[in-house]
Amino acid sequence: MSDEPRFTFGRGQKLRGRGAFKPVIDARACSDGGAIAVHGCPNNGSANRIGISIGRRAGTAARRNRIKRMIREAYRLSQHELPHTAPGPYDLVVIVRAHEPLGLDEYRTRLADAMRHIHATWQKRTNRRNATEAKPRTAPTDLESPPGV
RNA sequence: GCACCGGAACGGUCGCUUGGAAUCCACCCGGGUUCCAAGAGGAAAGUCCGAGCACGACAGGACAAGGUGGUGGGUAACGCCCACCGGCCCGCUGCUGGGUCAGGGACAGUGCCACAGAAAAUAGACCGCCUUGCCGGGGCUUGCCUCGGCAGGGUAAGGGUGAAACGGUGCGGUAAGAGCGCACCGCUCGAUCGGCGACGACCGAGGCACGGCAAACCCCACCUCGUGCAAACGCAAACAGUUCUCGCUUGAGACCUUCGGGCUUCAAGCGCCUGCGGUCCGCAGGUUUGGGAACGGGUAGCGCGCUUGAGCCGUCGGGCAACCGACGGCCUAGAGAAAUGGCCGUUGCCCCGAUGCUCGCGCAGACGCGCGGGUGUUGGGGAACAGAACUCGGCUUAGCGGUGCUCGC
RNA sequence: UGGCCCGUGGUGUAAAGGUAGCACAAGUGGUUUUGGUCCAUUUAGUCUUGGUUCGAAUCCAAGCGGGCCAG
Repeated sequence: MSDEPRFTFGRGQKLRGRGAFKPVIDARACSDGGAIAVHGCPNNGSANRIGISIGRRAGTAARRNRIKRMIREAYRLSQHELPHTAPGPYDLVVIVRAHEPLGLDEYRTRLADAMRHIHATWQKRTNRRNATEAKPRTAPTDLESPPGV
């Protein structure tokens, strides 16, 4: 941590396995950005993890590989600017729609916008849950006044 | 149109996967860091054929089902490749050259051939042509000619239909005709010669019989056991299954009894198990609606199969070629929500524009202008189709650039 | 990855190798004060490319597109 931040992208930062994608999508925190849509969900680990889901409608295998590598490169280069604190590091699932492949900078801005949106969503959710636990089943009315803000 | 070749290269930097080495953390499993090496294709694609490999089945044979189909060769094998033969098309004509063909059998049998047409398959006869008899009319040279009708016979030349009409053209022949006869061509059969063979050349005979469709059923010859690396094999959570086990002592009560005892409930103690706790002590709970152990099968998961192979490169030799042999050298991707990427620079390739030099042709004949080719400088642009998933040999499809030959404009 | 099936107007569906139909939809005209109903009429198709055949939606081959199953 004392060193300069490095831009690695190892196996621990990838979503792996058949069962890893479904809970993230079922968490229903999604930011739709046209060409790509990002689902997010806090995990209990120490760092953000990302998984890319790209269907056959996006093109042939070579084209799908190309888009996937661009998104991965965009995530790799901007991983330290993305939020990974507060409600926790996130598991991300990027859903790729059918589109013409974009440039690297375009993917970086879209990814950052989506991450900000998801981060805000989860901050709101955790604040609401803390409020309801603080005053159990007495006041469902004061949803818009969470304490501590 | 055919054949062949290429599918960018180098460097820097940030990353990914695999392998190796060093080092650090960790009881083990494993993980981190640094360095080094390697890292998509001609189609990796479609999954259309053929194999290897794995498992299951299988004495042998036959049937069924599917596939292939000129001949000879190549190959591990093929529906692939090479050479040749034959048919068709194109060009040329002094030679033959190029393209293309699922190219066995229609005397084994069954079936189909719409419409049109007289007739569509052991031929048959609508209009015709010719002829005989009878009846009627006309003509005149009075026994012939001609016209019409009815009945009978001979023909298949001509007509029109059709994709296709039972050899074609010509001459002879005939009442009219007809392979009825002859010549050439086609067809069938036979002999000889050449060729491993498909077949070809040539000679003779037959007077023509045998329409087309088998990518219609079918017959003949040959080939094929089925399933597929998510195969197969190893380790193995969870859930379910099977088996075993859950004790000892004392006291009290109920029941049975062959009076030896058996069975069960409650309470206490010892033992055992679980949790708290670093350990002992201790505390709490459990000790048959539950717990523990073992077993085989095996899911998730992990490993293996997994990359040395009918392999690649070079030289020499054999063969018309496909291909084969000998020798030498090389090791060259192994992922698993799935690794080969991003950025920068230089060079090479292609296109466009500007410009310099040079060559050829045309106009002009002094300069010059236009077109085409080669080469240099500079600016801008582009680079397709497409990503290994067990591995090979082919085919097909997608698609960029170049070279050579040929054809057309 | 492996296996199986199917492609006919815009939609749904027929058609033994011999003229591609039917219904709904769409367009135009008529009927009606207008709309609907009804009547008449028009447009539009065999997934693509080759081959067999006199002739192909049908038979054969290759490709393209879509769907289903195993895991």
